[in-house]
Amino acid sequence: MADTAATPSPDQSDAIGSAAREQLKQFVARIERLEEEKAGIAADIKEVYAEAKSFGYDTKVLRKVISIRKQDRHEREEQEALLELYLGAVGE
Amino acid sequence: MADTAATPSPDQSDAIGSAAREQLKQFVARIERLEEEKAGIAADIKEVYAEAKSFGYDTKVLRKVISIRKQDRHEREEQEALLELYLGAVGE
Amino acid sequence: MADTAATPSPDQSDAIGSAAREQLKQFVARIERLEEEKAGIAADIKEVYAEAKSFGYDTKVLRKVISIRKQDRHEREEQEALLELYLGAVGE
Amino acid sequence: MADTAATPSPDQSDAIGSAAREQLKQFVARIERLEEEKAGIAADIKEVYAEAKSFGYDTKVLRKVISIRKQDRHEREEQEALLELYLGAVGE
DNA sequence: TCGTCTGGCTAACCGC
DNA sequence: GCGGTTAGCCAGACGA
Repeated sequence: MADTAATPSPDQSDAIGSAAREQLKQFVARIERLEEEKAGIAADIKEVYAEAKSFGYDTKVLRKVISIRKQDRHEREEQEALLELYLGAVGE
Repeated sequence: MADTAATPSPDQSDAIGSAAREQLKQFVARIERLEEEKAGIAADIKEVYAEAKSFGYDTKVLRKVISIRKQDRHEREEQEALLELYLGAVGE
Repeated sequence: MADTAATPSPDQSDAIGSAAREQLKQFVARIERLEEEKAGIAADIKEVYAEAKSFGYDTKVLRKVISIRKQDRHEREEQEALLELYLGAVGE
Repeated sequence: MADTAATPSPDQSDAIGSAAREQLKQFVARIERLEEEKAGIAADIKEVYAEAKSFGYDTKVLRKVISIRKQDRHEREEQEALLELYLGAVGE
């Protein structure tokens, strides 16, 4: 057992120090908080699609539109990055 | 065809009215906004993992912990749902 | 069209050799056979639910029970996996 | 074990009789057995795809082939059903 | 950097 | 016909 004499750690395997455990808990809490937010937003998105559907739009098509626009954006960014590269190459 | 005479629609197939197009654009904008937020949060999460890693934590284990805790929560919810079902089944 | 005169391949594009085609057919046959079995079992399951229903059980509840038990099993496995991870992390 | 002497329903909510509980357990067992088989076959299918892949086949295409053939079969069956219908209508 | 693999999303199935 | 559920697909993250 790693835990000797005076350590107060009352329970749990004390393979790691209590400070470390506290820190770990902090990390877990932060991540879970963010995951929760992310899930909330995902739910919002779902809602918007549902609303669009209730207005008679085909969600499948709508999703496709979003996806294509995202791809376009991505391409644009890549092209800009490429441009940067060129400019950098020339500049040096 | 809905599009008659005096409509100004300058380009694009006018299979749908301009009001509808406007509405559609609104939906697209809302969704893209939310997607952006979601992506931002995902990036934050990634950062937290990176930070934890820099403190010497094994991200694989950390991810597993998060995952199991999520499952636990989910399971709790399911059990409550089951209880509801039972009560409902008995009540009727 | 690639298929000219003297080739033995009687029809089809011969982009792939006949041996390969034979092999491919074998794979397709094996998969379809298994899919058939799977569908059969799915049908059996459906039947069991129907039978249970005819005995007055609420299939929705029954499904939930099955689902929760599955999750329990899964969770057990995950916890063991986590333990393994911990042990591995400590051992190194 | 909790089941002692004279109490007929020793534990659990006795909202339902022990005979019913026994029967319910049977249903659960049968379903779980079948689900297990199904999962086994699903695993087999996965293996076949993996094997095909190791022979250089594109699993995505292969899946598409399987899917199209299934649709064809389905259509055929529908047409036959339609034919039956016609024949029946004429016969009467 | 590439291959592997898990997690999220999409599409089909089933029951209501 | 719709909503819920489940299997399949895919992209993103980790390890070699």
